[in-house]
Amino acid sequence: MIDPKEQLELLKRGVQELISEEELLKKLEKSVKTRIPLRIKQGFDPTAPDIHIGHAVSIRKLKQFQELGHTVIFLIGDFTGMIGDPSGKSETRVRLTKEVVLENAETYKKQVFKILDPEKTIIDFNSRWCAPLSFEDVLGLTSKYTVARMLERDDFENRYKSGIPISIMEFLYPLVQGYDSVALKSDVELGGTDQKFNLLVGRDLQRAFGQPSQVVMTMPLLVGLDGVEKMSKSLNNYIGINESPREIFGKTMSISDKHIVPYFKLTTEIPMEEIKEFERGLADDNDQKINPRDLKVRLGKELVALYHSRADAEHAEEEFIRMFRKKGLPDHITEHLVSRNPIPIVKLMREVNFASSNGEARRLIRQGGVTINNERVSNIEAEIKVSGKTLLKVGKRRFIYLLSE
RNA sequence: GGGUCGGUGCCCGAGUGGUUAAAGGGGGCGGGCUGUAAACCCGCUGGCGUAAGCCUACGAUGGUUCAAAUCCAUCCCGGCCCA
Repeated sequence: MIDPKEQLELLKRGVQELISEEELLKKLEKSVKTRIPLRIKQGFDPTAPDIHIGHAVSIRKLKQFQELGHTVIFLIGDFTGMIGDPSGKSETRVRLTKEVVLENAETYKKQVFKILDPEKTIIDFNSRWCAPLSFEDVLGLTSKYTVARMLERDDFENRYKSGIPISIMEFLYPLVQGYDSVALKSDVELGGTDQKFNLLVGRDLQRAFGQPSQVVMTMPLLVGLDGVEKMSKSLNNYIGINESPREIFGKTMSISDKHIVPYFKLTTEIPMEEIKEFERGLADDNDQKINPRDLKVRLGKELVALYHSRADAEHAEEEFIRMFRKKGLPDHITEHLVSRNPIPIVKLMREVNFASSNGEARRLIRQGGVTINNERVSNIEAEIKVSGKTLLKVGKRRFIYLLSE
C-alpha cells in the first residue's frame, strides 16, 4: 500500500467537496498502519439500471480507491425500491418485486464491471438490514434527527416553501440511506453533489450509533445532452456506458461547445495539462483556435475507447463522418420484409415502427421527412412498390432496407 | 375536525355554459442554416380516417341543459390557515 499522503493527493483529484480532508488522511494513515482497507460505499437506485457516463464520474473514483487497495461496496437501494413511494409526487415510483430487483442488479453488474474490478467489489442490498427492522427500531432511528435539520435539505426546503407536497416517507429517506452507512460501517461515502445532504446524514447517524463517522466525498454533476439539466435516465439526456460505439460517439457530437471541457475533465482519463491546452485552444482570442468540432471528435473517441475499444472508436468516427458530413449511410441498416407489396406509405411506416400513429406518419410525410431511395415522398396516399433493396429513411437518422418476397 | 383555495393535454399554465382538441410557454418531432454545437427561421405536436367526419380528453361518479373543462351534488387527492 502506498503512502497515505500520496493516496490523498490522488484521491482528491476531480473531487467537488471532501468532508473532511484531515479525517480522510487519518483514516488512510490508520489503514496503512493496520493494513485494513477502508470501506468505500456508494448507493444506487434499483429502478434505473442504465449506468451512464454521469454515474461513471463517481464510479471511476471508486475504481481509484479500489486500485489503492480499498474495499468498494456497490450498494443497491432495493429496500426503498420495493416499498415504493406512495406520494403522488412527480413520478409515482413503481413497487419493484424481488425478481425485478435481482434482475436489475444483474444488469448493474454487467455494466459496472466495465469499470470496477469484480474481484474487489462487494455488491450489497440495503433490504438485508432494512427489512428486519421493527417499527420500534424505525422510531428509534427517527428520534435521532429533527424536522428542522431535515428541512435544511435544499429540495425539501424549496418544495416546502412553494407548497409542493413532501411525503413523510420521502422525508425519512435520508435516514434510510444514512442508516446504510451505519450498517456497513463505511469509512467513506461517495456521491454526486446532489447527494451531499444524504451523505452528511450518514455521518451524523454513525456518530449517534457510536461509530466513527464516514468521510463524505462528492463529485461534480455532469450536465446532460440537453446542456441544462444534470445527466439522468429519466430526462433521457444521457450517454449509457452500455450503448453502442455509434450511439456513444453520435451523442457526444451533439453536446454543446461550452460543455466540451467539463466532459473531458469528468469523463475521460486525459491528463489535466492536455485539457488545459484544449481550453486555451477554444478561447476566442487564440490565433490557433481549435475547431470545437474536432475536440468533440476526440472526446467521442475517448469515450468509445473507454467503454469499447480504440478500434471501435476509429470506426465510429469514420461512420459518423460518412453519415453526417457526407450525408451517407450507416454501416449496418436493418432489413425488413414488407407484409405486402406494394404497401401504402403510412402503413409501412407503422410496420417498421418509424411512426407511432398514422397521424404521426402523415405529419412526417407532409413535412418532408420521409424518403424512399433518396426521393422525397410527398403524397400521403403513396403506394410503395418494393423491388430489390429499397431504402426508407425517416428524419435524419432512421434508416431501414425494405425487401419483398 | 373546521375554513379556504385548487386538481386542465408529456410538463407548466390560460380558459368559468356554445365560435374549445382547448390560448400561451416549455419540451419533443420535421424542415432550413450548420459542425447531429450555439443562436436563429418555418412548420407540426390526442386517436381512427385520403377526406368529410367520427371517437376520446380538462381528478372520479352522477345530474341540470338543446349544449358543460365551465353550473349542481357526492366522492377522491393536494396547498394554506385554524384546532
